Amino acid sequence: MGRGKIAIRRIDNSTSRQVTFSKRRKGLLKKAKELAILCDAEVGVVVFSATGRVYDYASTSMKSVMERYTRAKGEHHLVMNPSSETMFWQREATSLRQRLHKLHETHRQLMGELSGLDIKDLQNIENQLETNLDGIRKRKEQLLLEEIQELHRKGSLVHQENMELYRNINIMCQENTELHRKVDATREANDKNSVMPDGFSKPEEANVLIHLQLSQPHQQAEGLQLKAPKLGFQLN
Amino acid sequence: MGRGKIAIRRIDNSTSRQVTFSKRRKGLLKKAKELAILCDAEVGVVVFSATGRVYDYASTSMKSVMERYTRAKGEHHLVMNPSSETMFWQREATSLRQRLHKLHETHRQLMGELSGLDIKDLQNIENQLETNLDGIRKRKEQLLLEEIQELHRKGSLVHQENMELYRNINIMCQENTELHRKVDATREANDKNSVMPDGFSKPEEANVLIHLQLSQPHQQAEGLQLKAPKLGFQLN
DNA sequence: AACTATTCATAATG
DNA sequence: TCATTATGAATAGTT
Repeated sequence: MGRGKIAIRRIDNSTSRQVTFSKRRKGLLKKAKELAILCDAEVGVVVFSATGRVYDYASTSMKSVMERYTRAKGEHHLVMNPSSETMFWQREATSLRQRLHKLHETHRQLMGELSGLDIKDLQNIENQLETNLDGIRKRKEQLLLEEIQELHRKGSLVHQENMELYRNINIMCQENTELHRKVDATREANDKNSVMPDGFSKPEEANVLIHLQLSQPHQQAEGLQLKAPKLGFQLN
Repeated sequence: MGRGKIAIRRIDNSTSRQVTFSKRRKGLLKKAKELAILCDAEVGVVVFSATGRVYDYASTSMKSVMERYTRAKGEHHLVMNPSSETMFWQREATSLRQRLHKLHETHRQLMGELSGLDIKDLQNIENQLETNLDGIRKRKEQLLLEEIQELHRKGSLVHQENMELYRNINIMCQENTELHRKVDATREANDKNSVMPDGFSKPEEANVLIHLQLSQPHQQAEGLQLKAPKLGFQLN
């Protein structure tokens, strides 16, 4: 692949050998990188020039590549005497790596890596996703419904409390009215020409006010707070 | 350097990834070998497939390459005593286990395990799934549309071919008619009292047959086969 | 696994 | 070392 083909044997001319080394080394490392990326492979390349310089590429790290290689080739190389415990962990790592790889593959498909799948595959994934989506939506709906129920419950409590309060207020009013009557009766008995000092003191007007408030008792239920509405009365 | 260029990123299709891996791995090892020979270099290449199989090339020996590399880089973690070796693999296993666990968790969520997620989490997952589902459906639709287009294309080709054939048949008919007329003329000239031996020899009847066939020219288009219909005529 | 159209790597050259 | 270019090798897509 050049101006002419060359035989694969040591290039005699030193300069040309050097140039070729530089070009081909670059090409080799590029190809190694492409292989790793394209095919999801772990790749390591080490090149020593004739002069002793080192060039390398590792898709992960050279340490990882060399250790994995050593393990894969087992008895051939550096580690001559792996203890049974080491072997156990190596097997464990291998098994885990395989499971990880497999799960990764499946996961990628669900996450939208679709090319290379035919209609049937796509249909299966679509069904799976629809099922999952359905589950999600049901769960979401359930959570929302629960929240709504909870709100209703709290609102109802508040409403009941309100009712109780209004009942108490009415009782107070009646007591009040009764008391006013007694006071008036007492005053009339004591002083028949005295004047009322306060517009709200008449029993009829107090009753009107209470009924107006009772006509919209639900509004407060949205407020989520369980503390008793402060109506200016403390009943218990 | 193939039928089309490809982007350098993981090949999605598993089959084609495998094929490419096989081809490029071979190419890489060949290049490594050539570099070593041509330029008098020491070269080592290690490749792990995604499934964990090992492929390697070393111009001298992998042991030599790795030791030289380790020396050159001044890294000595490769020369491990058995206990640190064991610890390395333990760490490796732990790391892998963590990654596996995490991925598993994510995956489970997508697959419908929803407990412990709040509305916001659910909303996120729902959106993700919807996006994926959308992608799936688009892809499916595209495949179906492509199939339909292909069918249309083939149908159209067959139809055109049919039209051509019908045109030719008509030409033949006219020729036939012409010939019959000549034959009749000749016969009448030779023997004014002879009888017609064949029901289809009359030009008018031949024309009727042709028109009947022309009335349903589209039926054949569904057959997908491009071979010319055998009508008993060879026109070219 | 074979084929082939294309792209890519690189030998030769300046 | 860098740039250019003609050439053959590698390989992507297809069968």
